[in-house]
Amino acid sequence: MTVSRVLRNRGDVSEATREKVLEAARVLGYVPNKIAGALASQRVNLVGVIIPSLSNLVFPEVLTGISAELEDTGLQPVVGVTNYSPEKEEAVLYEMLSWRPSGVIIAGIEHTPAARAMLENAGVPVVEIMDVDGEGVDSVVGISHRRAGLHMAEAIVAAGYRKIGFLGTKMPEDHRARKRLEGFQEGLAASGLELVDTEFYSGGSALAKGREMTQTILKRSPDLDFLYYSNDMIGAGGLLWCLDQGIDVPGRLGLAGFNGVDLLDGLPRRLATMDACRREIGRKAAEIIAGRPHNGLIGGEVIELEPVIQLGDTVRRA
Amino acid sequence: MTVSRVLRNRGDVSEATREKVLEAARVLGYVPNKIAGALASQRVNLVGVIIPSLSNLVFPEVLTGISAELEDTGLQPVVGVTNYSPEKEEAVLYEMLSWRPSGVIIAGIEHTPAARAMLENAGVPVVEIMDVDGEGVDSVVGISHRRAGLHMAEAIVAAGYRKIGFLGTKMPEDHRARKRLEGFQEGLAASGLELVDTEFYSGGSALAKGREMTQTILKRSPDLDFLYYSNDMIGAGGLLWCLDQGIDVPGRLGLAGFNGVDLLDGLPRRLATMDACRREIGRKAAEIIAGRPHNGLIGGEVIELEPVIQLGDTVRRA
DNA sequence: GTGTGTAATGTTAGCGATAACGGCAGAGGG
DNA sequence: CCCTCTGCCGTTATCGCTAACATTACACAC
Repeated sequence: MTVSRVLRNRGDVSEATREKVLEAARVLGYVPNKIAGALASQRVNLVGVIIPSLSNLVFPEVLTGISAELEDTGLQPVVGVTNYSPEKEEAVLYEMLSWRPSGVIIAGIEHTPAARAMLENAGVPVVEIMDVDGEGVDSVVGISHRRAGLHMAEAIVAAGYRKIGFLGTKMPEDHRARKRLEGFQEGLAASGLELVDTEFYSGGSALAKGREMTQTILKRSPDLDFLYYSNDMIGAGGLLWCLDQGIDVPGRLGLAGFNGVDLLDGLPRRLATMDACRREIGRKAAEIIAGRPHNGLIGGEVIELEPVIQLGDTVRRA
Repeated sequence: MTVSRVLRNRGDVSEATREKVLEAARVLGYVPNKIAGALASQRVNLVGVIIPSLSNLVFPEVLTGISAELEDTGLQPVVGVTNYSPEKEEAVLYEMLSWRPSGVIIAGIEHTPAARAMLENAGVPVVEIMDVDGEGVDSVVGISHRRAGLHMAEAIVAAGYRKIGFLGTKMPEDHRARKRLEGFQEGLAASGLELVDTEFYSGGSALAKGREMTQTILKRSPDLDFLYYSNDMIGAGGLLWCLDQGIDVPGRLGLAGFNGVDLLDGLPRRLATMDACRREIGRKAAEIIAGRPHNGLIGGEVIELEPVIQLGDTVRRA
């Protein structure tokens, strides 16, 4: 018991005893068994984080935000990856909950009914991240992808573009990309416009795909004057291709992506984009989990971050 | 006990009882407590993975390999990030071991003495990854960064370049980058050459930094005819800058990076690079952990993967 | 000397599962 | 009819720790 007290810095132990305990622990190479500790104390210093992928730049960045915020709270993130599969998500969630984590951070607000039920009954704070368009289980931190798309459409139309194409991923389970597209179309519709052409891809290096798709769509619809990409990577590929071809960007053709990945600072032109507040989302989500018992938060917060349009060099200025 | 048997598919239970148990579990939303299970069975289905960073593209890729390989082994990776700090690594490792994972995968073979002691006494398979230049604790999976640097130097010299500069990160704790540089210098020395100039950076977007550094080093040493970058991202930045400047690549100036990130497929030219076998390293490491008790492996394997030089379009061909 | 308060340490009873074994019923062989 | 075997399910004792309470030691006031 005294050992337990020393190793947890809890309760009164004389300095002399404390020293002796630490010394002995060092000599023996003793590492306390958290499993037993957690079982006894009903406290687990783990936070489950469930994301669709690690290949998409965005999620490691969110993770970085989470890690940073959790840094000195004694909490530790445990990551699960779903590959955009709802069934996998359900399985991963079940697995995580069976470890009775102190909280769960999960990407998106679309889940299988079973997954949703688990989240509701988890008995710990749940934060759904990335997306606020819909009804969350507990807390939600993210941006409105619908409005992000809508605002981008407005900005593009305001800049005078009229024949607009969309290039994106062929992923029915990527609800956020879908919502951006819907919002975008809504934004166009408000000005009496609609998408002239679309092109979808799946798999492969995004940069290379961006090139290919851009070539394909422009060959099919040469009169397009703007291309909206569902992410910055394919947008960057498109931009590079256009520059190769000597296309006048943004005069003859405008381009925009989404995410605001700073990885791409340093391209010949700055691609128009919209910051998805990824790191900030991670931080805020972690903050909610970490602070919940102490700061009077009782759950159900919806924190909507406001993505900022950066027109960069690929949209005509007024 | 019968419930336990049903939920673990272990031992004999009649079909009728099994159905009843599953039904009841569903109705109650019962999620077994793995903490208690792990304590009782002394088995934990977690694998600790300790990496320096998530911002560096490379590590998410390794993680992807690990996840994929662990997919249907019932094992789950738990990620810890050290930010290249040996002390943080020690702390993260301690934290992980206190959960008694089934194995540990840790980047690098340089650790604090305490961390090394923990790894040696962990009593579970340990795989040190990325780097084979040195003495590992148990198993090691990686490439020789020293030889990677050396081979690149040989290839560059063979291509006829003579005035060679190096651009890299200012990170004393990035042992792999250091070893590549050392190997590179060794390779140059073998031909009686040495580095003409070097330039280091830290922080910021790698692409943009690559541009800056390239400009800086070429201004200072305009007669350089080759630039070796410590990673592909800054190399790509450098390449874009050179193209902007109308510099003849690879005629007047050759460029090479390291990692072989396929993210960059789609640049105007393919940067010369060397595949670091990231995903493969993840797979093999996970395979060792997953297979250990079953496949007769007893630990101590050293698996050295052979990175392949891809000369791309930024090194003169003979 | 006795009572009281405080600091330091010890005892006991779980936490929720599983390992290991025990018991019982019914089948089948002799 | 007895015995063994197998299939199924229950009992008991941990696993290594911590919460809660108990005890001891000692200082100090009266």
